[in-house]
Amino acid sequence: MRIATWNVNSLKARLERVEEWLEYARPDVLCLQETKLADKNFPALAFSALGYESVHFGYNQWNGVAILSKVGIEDPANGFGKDVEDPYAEDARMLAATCGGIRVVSVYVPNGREVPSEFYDRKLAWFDRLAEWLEAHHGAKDPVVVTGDFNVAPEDRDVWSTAAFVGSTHVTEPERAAIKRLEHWGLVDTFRRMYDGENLYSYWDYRGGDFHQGRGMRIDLVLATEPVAERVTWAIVDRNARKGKQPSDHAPVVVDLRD
DNA sequence: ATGGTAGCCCTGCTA
Repeated sequence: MRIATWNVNSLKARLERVEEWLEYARPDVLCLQETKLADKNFPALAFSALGYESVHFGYNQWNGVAILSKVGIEDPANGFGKDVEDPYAEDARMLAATCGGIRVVSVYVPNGREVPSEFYDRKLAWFDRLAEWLEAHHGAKDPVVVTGDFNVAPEDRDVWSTAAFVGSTHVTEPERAAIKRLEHWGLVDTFRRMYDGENLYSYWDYRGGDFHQGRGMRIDLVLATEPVAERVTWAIVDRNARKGKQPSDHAPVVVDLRD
């Protein structure tokens, strides 16, 4: 089973490339972030034509998350639950569904903008709600994958230059502690377990030729509970998808599981 | 030079 995640930075602008990539990479499950669509505009038919069922959660032209699957999509659910105050309640940033026996969660963690700021505080609060939601609804022995754009580089080796990010979001101790909390609960950074090196980035700013200069960050993660993580046989960032005409600023991250 | 680009969809906001 092949699971992938991709922040597409507008599905409207990127549909052709996503279709091409699906035919090329043939994931069983693809989690999308930043579709920038309302549900009524989600191109479910285009994915259906390629053999994918899909669910989407989006209010408007900002954020928005989706899950595509060739192995079934059961019990779709979005958000943290009706009794939980979402610090980004106006946004669509979390969608779960059961695909091929795995509870798959597509997340688009708030960016945080600046440190300090109200947005940064709400990013950290959003992480707390995510951890509480996991703790309340799942156990570490359940097959769960939480994947998407976390907008955090978990370690220094996950950024091209630590000096360039002093005082910025994505690398602060509280943000990294939020990832650690998820790991402490039982999620494994599957990609990092496979590969130890640097330069394993999944995101490069559009500006300044950052991609071609190698100035990236690893912020798109595939976190999995041990029953899933132990099945991982292979993982890759498909950097070719960051090249060519009208690329997203993120590349897809792909993880293969043995049956 | 407090920069740069891309996508939202109209002009400034978000990333």
